[in-house]
Amino acid sequence: MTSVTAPPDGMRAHRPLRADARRNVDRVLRAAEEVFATEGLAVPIDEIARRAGVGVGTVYRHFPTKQVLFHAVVMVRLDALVGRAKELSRAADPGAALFTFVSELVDLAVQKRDLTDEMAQEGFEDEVHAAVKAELQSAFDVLLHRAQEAGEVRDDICSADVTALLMGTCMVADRHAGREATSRLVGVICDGMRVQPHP
Amino acid sequence: MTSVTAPPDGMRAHRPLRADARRNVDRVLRAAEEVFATEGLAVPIDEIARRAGVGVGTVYRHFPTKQVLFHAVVMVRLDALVGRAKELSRAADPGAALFTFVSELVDLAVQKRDLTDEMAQEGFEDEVHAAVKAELQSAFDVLLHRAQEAGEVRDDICSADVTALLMGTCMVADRHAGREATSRLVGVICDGMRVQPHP
DNA sequence: CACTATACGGAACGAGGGTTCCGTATGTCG
DNA sequence: CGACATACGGAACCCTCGTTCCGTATAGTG
Repeated sequence: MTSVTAPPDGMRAHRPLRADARRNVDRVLRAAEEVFATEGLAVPIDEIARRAGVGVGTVYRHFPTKQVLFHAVVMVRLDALVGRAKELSRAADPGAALFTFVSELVDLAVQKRDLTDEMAQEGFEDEVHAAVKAELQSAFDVLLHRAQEAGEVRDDICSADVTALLMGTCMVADRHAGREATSRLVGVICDGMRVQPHP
Repeated sequence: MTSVTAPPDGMRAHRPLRADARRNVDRVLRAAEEVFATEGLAVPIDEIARRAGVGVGTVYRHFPTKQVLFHAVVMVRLDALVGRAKELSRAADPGAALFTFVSELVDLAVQKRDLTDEMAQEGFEDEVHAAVKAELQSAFDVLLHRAQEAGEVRDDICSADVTALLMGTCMVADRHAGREATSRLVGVICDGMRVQPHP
């Protein structure tokens, strides 16, 4: 039954959330942000609810699925990365710009494990999510192409290759604790991407 | 109760398996080999039993744990790798030897997913297993050190670094179908490991 | 062929984790 | 202050998967 004053069926705008609800959404997001960062997607929803000081039911009221909550958290990070990539694609030295981005990405992924899980994940895309990933992809493409045109990166690799190398490094980076070790790995990969002296 | 002819308690040698048992051990191993290769450790035991044409109980009679079965399968592959590493460590060109090994390892890991899962796994070691891994580790160390002494590989990386890079590549290689793409990845990593022109 | 130690199959159990349900509590509005 | 829509908590449900148990079947032996 629809009340006489209700907006047209199926497209009524949500009325503002009740105060406690708004507070809880916030708590859940905060907790999820923290926990996904340190544990990755593997953390149980119950743990997030517990840390948020909230019941599981409440989490599910606001985020219909674990994936949705996860995406909500990761999206923020992806957006920041898109921004950074665009910023760097205006830098003077295209080679350095690419390598900087790569290095920062890996560092970030070590601190925010969810990023790695996100990269590893295939499918599961709603429109918004797919859009952000596409945007990141193309911002990254620009970075790579500029570096290649500047003759700083070999031409025989595509952005999927670099993405794959990065994914691999991220997956491995957190287990092999140590900022030093990780930066050595990134160093090897970046050097490998440079134009080689005698092919 | 021990029979009068039984060997001393607690260390009696198993008498030969019944014919059907021997046949089933074999079937299980074959099925596990196949399935672990294509699906990795993630495959359920039930699936292995089904493919072997056997009940789960039978699998567990011969392999007390999924891990044990997994190790039984992977050990064969690790042994082969140890052999190959030792063989290559006698090769004329130490750089080429290392790169050949790396490339073959990744190729193998793409075809036998269990290898990647094995590398990623930490702990879970019985003695035999730990011994084989240590042997592989040290055979690989030799390969790396020889390449470094020959001035073909940079000195500022250790075998843990290389192992990590390989793990990452293996983890990523099977998703990004394509022998070509994979060999490009390996190419980048190997080039990155070479002594760099102007550090 | 009969007898028994071995082995077999697969139902059942337990743990982990995502999702749902519903009785209760509480913000909001008249 | 009531009334009621909205929200809450967390027990319960379901599904997957490793592992165990036990009644039944059969290889090996005299």
